[in-house]
Amino acid sequence: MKITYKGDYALKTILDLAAHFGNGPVAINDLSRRLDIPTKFLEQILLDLKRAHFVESRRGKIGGYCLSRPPAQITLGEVTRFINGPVEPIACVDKKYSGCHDIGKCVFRDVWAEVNRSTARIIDNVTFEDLLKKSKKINKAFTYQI
Amino acid sequence: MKITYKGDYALKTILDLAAHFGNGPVAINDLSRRLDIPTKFLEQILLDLKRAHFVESRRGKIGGYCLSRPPAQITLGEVTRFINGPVEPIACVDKKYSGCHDIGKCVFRDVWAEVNRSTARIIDNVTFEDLLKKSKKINKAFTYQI
DNA sequence: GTATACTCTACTAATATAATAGAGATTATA
DNA sequence: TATAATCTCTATTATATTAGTAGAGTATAC
Ligand code: FES
Ligand code: FES
Repeated sequence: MKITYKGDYALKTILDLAAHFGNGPVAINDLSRRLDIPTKFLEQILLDLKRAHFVESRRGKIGGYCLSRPPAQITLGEVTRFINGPVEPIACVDKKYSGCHDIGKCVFRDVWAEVNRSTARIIDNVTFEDLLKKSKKINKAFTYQI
Repeated sequence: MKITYKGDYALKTILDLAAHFGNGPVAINDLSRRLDIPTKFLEQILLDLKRAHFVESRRGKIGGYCLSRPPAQITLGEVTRFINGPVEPIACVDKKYSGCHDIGKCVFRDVWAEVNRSTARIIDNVTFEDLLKKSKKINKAFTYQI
């Protein structure tokens, strides 16, 4: 698994929308400014996320984006896979891969499959509600420090 | 972690050299043919592996490559990291990453760090002796089937 | 001295990544 | 209804990475 800028941006965006869940749409410009993501790049990412039904949009004056589902029903794994593709380190874990003559005799495949499982176990069990709670806790701690 | 063709080839090459450990050098051409790796590409990979002291070489008529250390002392993790870089899914786990304003408040970083640890736990505990044993067992099983 | 095999540097084609550009469509509201 | 705000869509671009290829050079056994 490799998280690209696009993937990183998508996750931060979903988290921000999670924080505003239930409070009406959030404009791309607000997200872009708050998260420090190039506006035009974020536009594309949000369109992708919309096509995958992670978010919904509204056009016009009070337009913007909001989550399609409550934060508790969106996992880190889902979003990551959607933007950055499969979690496994090499394609042969899932499907055929021309790299190996005889996939049945390959001793590496099992190891990669184990990496796949162990990664999936982590990222598929973190919801955006979990992340939101954690985020609130951290920000509270910072407030107390000041 | 993402295993490229180069990484995949390197691992297969080390495994083949492990199988011939103690029996003198193996020529690039033999490796190339047996493992179905483009010869000139393999040349480069072997030079890389030599510079990292995974393998040693011998030139001339009975030249070729052999492992610098016994298979039990080379892990899958070492070779993978050398060819395909760090295991973590995003650079910020290790060092600074411009993606996040405030790395101290980032809620994703811990998750990526956990993915890093869990992956490392797997690949750093597999040696090429382990892989070799497994390979021999599989080939035996195939022989019995026939 | 020559065949065999490793060594080294440079080049290339294809793909992915991280944007940027600009015209178009929708909607609240004055 | 005009218009400002906002999302929508298609292209284009610069850079980096990947997966090779090419070819001249060096060492060694016989
Ligand atoms: S089948 Fe995937 S590395 Fe061998
Ligand atoms: S610090 Fe790495 S994703 Fe936030």
